Amino acid sequence: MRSPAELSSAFRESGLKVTPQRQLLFRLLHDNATHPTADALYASASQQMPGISLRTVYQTLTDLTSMGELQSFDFGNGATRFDPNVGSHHHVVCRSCHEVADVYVDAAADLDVAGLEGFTIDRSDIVFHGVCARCSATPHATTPQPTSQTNSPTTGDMP
Amino acid sequence: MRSPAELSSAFRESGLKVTPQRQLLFRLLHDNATHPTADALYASASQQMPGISLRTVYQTLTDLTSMGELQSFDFGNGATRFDPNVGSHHHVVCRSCHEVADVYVDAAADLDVAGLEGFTIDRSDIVFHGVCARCSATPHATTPQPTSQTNSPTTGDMP
DNA sequence: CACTCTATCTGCACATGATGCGAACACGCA
DNA sequence: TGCGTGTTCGCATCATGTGCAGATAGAGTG
Ligand SMILES: [Mn+2]
Ligand SMILES: [Mn+2]
Ligand SMILES: [Zn+2]
Ligand SMILES: [Zn+2]
Repeated sequence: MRSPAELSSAFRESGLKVTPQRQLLFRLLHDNATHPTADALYASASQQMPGISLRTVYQTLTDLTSMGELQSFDFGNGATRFDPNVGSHHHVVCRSCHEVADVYVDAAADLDVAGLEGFTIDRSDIVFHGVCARCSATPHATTPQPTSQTNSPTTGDMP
Repeated sequence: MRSPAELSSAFRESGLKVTPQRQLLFRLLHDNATHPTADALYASASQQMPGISLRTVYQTLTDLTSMGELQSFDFGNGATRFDPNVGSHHHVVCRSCHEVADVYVDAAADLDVAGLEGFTIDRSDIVFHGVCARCSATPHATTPQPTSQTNSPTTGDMP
């Protein structure tokens, strides 16, 4: 998604208003690679703006998504994840702490696919499920951290 | 998943009981390629067995899944989908009627992937999103049908 | 067949994520 | 400063699932 300043201009030019709540969410989402849930954003926002409504967070996320500034994903862990990275990419999800990281897949266009007869495809998502480095070390890790990229390139096989 | 007869034997041999409710669900799920939701199964089951509880349907689905007889998928349409096809395969989902069809992808193991550093992968799911043949013809189709495979091989590009 | 031990079924409460609604509020502009 | 419409917020409501406990009924045993 675009920068907070760019979004503010775009909003005003579209007749939409630039409220403090929206500006805060613009900042919280910009360059945010954690794929946060609405609730996580609400928690962060509440620290800087006590009294902000969860309803407003949902509303703003829905608006930004329909404007194409955000992507939303459901990885089956209960809550929708929002992603300011609207470029084409894929994801890996930790089965233990539910951390989500971006994955870039090359040459995916060459896949030999059977079963799409009759369908007009406009989007393809690949989701890798596994265990992150931190959870591998600490079997019972729970709290996901903002970001962290570690070593040990364990590229699992692709069924 | 295995046939109703095989499942009945397996259940009894494991000390589990073979109830009419379970037998009905065995039949409803066997060779079922529609990727039904718990609610859809409950609707079907209720016709043949009025009074069956939705709770029992959920319970049985959970049991069969943890026994490896079913796979469950969440395509982000609100309800979990259950799949008696436990072999390795992928899916295409209609954005309009939410119909789900199986997709078989070859050579997926050769993908050039960046971003999995630190993760130990044990499963990879590819989901194609698009519009099915029926919804392409009837712009406002709603009710998904059991199965149907049509022509016009529109293999969309893979981002 | 009758008995007994348990697994199972069912109804209801509860949890969670998300949306619908309307009155109070405030951004943006004259 | 005042106005009008878009926003915010709180609360009700919906949807999918799960926890719980008493009633029910498989399936061996005598
Ligand atoms: Mn991403
Ligand atoms: Mn399938
Ligand atoms: Zn983890
Ligand atoms: Zn369709």
